[in-house]
Amino acid sequence: MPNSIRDSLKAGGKKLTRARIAILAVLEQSHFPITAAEIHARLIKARAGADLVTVYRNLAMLQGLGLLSAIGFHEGQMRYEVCHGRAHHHHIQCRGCGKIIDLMLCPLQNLTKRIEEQTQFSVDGHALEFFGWCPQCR
Amino acid sequence: MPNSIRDSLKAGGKKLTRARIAILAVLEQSHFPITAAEIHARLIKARAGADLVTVYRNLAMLQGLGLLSAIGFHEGQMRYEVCHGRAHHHHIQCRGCGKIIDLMLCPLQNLTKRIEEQTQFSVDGHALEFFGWCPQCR
DNA sequence: TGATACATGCAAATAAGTTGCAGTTATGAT
DNA sequence: ATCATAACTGCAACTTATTTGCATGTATCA
Repeated sequence: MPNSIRDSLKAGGKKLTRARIAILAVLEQSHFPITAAEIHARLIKARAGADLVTVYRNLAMLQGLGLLSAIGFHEGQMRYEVCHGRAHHHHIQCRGCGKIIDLMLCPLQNLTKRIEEQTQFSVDGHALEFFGWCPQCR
Repeated sequence: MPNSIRDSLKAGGKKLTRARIAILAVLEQSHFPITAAEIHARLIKARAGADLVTVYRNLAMLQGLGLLSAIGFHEGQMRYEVCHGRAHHHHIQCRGCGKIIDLMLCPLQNLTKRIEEQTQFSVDGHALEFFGWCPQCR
C-alpha cells in the first residue's frame, strides 16, 4: 500500500486492520472499477475473507477520505476504484459483455465556469461514462 | 400525449391503457427526472392509481422503445425522463437538497470518433451528470 | 362482438446496501 | 511490554429498490 494512503488513513484516525489492508489490496490490483460483491469474492479466494458488511463499511469510509471513487454504470450496483494518486479519467463499458476500460481523457475541464454562470450552482464534480460495443461483441 | 409517442407505442404493438396514459402524463408534466416511487405517488394523488409494479414495467418498456431515458445520480434509485422529442441534454444535481436542473449542453459530440480510435469500441451512448451546490444550499 | 395478445394487480421473491449490537483489535500513552 | 480506548469486525436482521409468477382484466383488430 502506498505510504500516501497509509498517511491519509492515519490522518483520518483510521486503523490499519487486516480486513482493510486486504480490501485496499484488491482495489489496487484491479484494472477496472469493481463491485462490493466482487471485492468480497476476491477476498475469500485470497483467503483473506472479510465480511461483505465490512467491505461496504470500508468502501464508504474510503470514499469519505477521498481515496476511492464510486462509479455507476446503471447495472443496479456501484463500482469502486482507487482515485488517490491516479489521473482524473473516465470509462467506457461494453453493452454486450460488460467489459470496462479506462479513457484517459476528460472533456469537461473548461465547462465548469459556463455551467456556474448558467445555473448559479457551484459545480464540484461530475460523472461521465460511455457505453458501446467492444471488438469481441460488436 | 403527443401523436408521435402514440405512434411509437402502436408500432411496438403496445396498448394505450389507462395506467400507461397516466404514467406518461406524469412523466411529461415533470420538469426534472423522477423516480418510480415518485411517479407512483403522483398517480395516487391524481386518483389514477396504478400499481408500483405497473410503473416499473412501463418504465422498462418505454425505455426499450427509446421514449424514455434512465438517469442515475448515485442515489440508490434511478430517475426517468421523457427523451423523445426533446433536445439531447444533461443535468446538475445539488448535493444539499437534491434539486435537479437541466443543462442544455453536451460537450461530447465531437469525442466519439476519438474514443473509437483509442479503444476499438463502437460508442453508442454516454451518461453525464454534474454535481454541486445550488444557490440556496451553498 | 369475440378472439387474443398485451397489461395489470397482488403477493412473493431477489438483490443491494444499511443498521444494531456484542465482542475484537490496532494504536498511542504509560 | 501492557493497558485503555476508540476504532473495527462479524453476524443477524432490516430497509429499500426492483423483479417475477400467476391469475385476471382489457385494448385492439378482424
